[in-house]
Amino acid sequence: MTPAPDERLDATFFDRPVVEVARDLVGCSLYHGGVGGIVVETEAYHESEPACHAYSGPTPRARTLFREPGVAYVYFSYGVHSLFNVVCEPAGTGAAVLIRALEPVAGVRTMRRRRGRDRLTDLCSGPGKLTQALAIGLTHNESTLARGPIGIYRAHGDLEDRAIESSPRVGITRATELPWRFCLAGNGFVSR
DNA sequence: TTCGAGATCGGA
DNA sequence: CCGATCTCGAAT
Repeated sequence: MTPAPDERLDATFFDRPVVEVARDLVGCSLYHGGVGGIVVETEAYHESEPACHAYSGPTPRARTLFREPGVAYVYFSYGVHSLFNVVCEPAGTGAAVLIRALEPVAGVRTMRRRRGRDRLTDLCSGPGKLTQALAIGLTHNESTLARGPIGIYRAHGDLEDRAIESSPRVGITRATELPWRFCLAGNGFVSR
């Protein structure tokens, strides 16, 4: 079951500093239709640092990043995987949170079918895996999370600060010193 | 980033 | 021996 509509995050949530949003998204839920789970790993990207696609300005590829907060940014990586991000900060500023892993909650059979594997920890434990499990693709680029087919839903209770760990981002070659990756501590569904 | 193939490791 | 773990290349 998809969470209640009034729990859906809108532009207000995303119109804040991207690092703050990345931390606060841990514990929220990402759904596409009846399929989704709890966000357990995120990374922040900002136009001011060279690991961000927006670093070189609004090029054709990065154009979406400069749109209004709460818009989906989906791009194709390694010619194989779609990676799902949420645009943050005011329109005109290039910033986004990459969703890197989910703990599967709903539609697990569907996820297993789409992924072609059984183990729960293999379904959404990486940015390319979760888009496959949730059937998120390039067609969802620029969709509006507040009302489009893909939605993010508010976390239930407050998470203790210490339950969220920050560390350097993975899979990048520049600005590797920034601790802009956020994980739910001790959760077994984060990427490797 | 992800996957599978092939190599290697290590317990029994 | 068998599974678990690693390393490497390929997919655009």
